[in-house]
Amino acid sequence: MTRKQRELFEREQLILDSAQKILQKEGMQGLTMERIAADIEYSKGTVYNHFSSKEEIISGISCRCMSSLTEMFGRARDYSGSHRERIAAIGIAQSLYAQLHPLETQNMQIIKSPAIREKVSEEKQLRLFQQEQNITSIVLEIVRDAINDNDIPKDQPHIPHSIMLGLWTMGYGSNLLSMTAIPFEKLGMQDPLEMAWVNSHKLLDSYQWQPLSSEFDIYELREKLYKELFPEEIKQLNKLKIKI
Amino acid sequence: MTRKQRELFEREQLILDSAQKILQKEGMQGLTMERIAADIEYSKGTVYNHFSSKEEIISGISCRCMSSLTEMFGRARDYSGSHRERIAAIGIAQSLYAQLHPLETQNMQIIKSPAIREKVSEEKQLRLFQQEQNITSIVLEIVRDAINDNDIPKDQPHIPHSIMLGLWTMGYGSNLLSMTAIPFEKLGMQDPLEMAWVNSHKLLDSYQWQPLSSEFDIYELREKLYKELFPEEIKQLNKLKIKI
DNA sequence: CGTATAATATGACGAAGCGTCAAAAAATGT
DNA sequence: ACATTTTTTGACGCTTCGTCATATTATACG
Repeated sequence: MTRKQRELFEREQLILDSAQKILQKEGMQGLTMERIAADIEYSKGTVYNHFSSKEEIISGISCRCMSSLTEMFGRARDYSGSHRERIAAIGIAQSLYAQLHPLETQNMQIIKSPAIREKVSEEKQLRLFQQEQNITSIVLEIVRDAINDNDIPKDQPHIPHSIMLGLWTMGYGSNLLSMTAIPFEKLGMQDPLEMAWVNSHKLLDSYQWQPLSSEFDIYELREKLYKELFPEEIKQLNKLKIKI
Repeated sequence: MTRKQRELFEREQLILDSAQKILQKEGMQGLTMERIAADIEYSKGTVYNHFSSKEEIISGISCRCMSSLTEMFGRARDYSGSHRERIAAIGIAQSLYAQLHPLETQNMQIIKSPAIREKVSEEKQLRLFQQEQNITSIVLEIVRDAINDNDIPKDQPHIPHSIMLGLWTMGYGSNLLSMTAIPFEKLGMQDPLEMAWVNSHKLLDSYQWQPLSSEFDIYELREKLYKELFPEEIKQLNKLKIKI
């Protein structure tokens, strides 16, 4: 049974690889079941044996993406610096991922909408839910560590969920806004991603998460975290920027 | 000529009304050109004479929605309270609108994505851009007033755009997250919209926007603004909640 | 008023994608 | 070698999109 299952799993990955490649090259509307079938040199029916709709494929891709995002978040969690540095690293991970994989980031957004999700099988939905939980639990872990070590005063209500949601919504909103067709420069604004870095720290300051940003240079910190935690990602990002 | 133009304009509105109605009842996938044509009792070709694609219709709806959002923002701007109260009212407007018109809010998000926007005519894109500008300029106006009246210290960089973007991204992210299929309660969290209210004030506090939230009760303020600025919306929202 | 011309509306049509399913092919068991 | 199960295939029906030649209606003018 194991070989069968392995073969099945491998082709599933093959399909997702192909789908991601097509998505990369030709965008969402270029992604069709027949296009995938042609690419992996199987027939459409075979693809449908694995994924019963386009939505399921998107969900599959998103699940893998959330895994790699989780891996990056894990690096942040395991960082040996202060808790404030660790939570900052989460923000950086989120932003880097969005820059490196804009389409996949959009997918992860799309798959969250009820209209799409209701077309996805129970089993795949459960997987997505677990991935979401993994991600949030890493963030919560850091916040809790900070509270336990008295980096955040305990007298405030709702913590740690409110901090987590604050960072999440701001990061999420920034990622999405920065991918839109809105010409921020024309409107006299900086890139939302850049602003998110500043505003996240403002938010953390407001929760009195020590050390406050007045006590260090947030840009120096960013450079440090780039170098120590995400050197590969930065390299890729530079390549990508040169291409464009 | 004016009568012709008026007729044209009126039918355009008729189409958009119908599209919005269908969207309300049957969701995005129920919205087809033929469905609209049947509804307004014209043929498909006629609909295409007005809007050359579904995307253009979504864009048209979004444009009107942004108008009504602008109107609500305008009420916030014209409020006679402190600048901090006025900016808080903006947040309430944004959140109320999202709750009253979830589908339309999603549309306004969808229309921001480049893939969709490139299918929209230059002319309509310009309109969207102007609407976006209207909205942001209201927020900026309030921030500038606050700076001029020394409610916000002037020693910080990037202001007022960074405040505006901070609130925007957080509100935007919360709205979107709250509409997803993510079961926040299961994850032990409150509704993102509720958290956005708290976190927005945290952010404003961090910019030292006077009076700080420690000097007043943000929930009392919310009730006050509900009553004084958005009574109609609250009434509708209650109706909507009873229905569900 | 009638006719010519312009403007507008129509729905049949081809193209493309989705998802299904009976039949063919391959794999497995005996 | 043959029977049975599993997997693969691509033709098919269905839906929607967007187009366009034709039909209809409105407008201008003698």
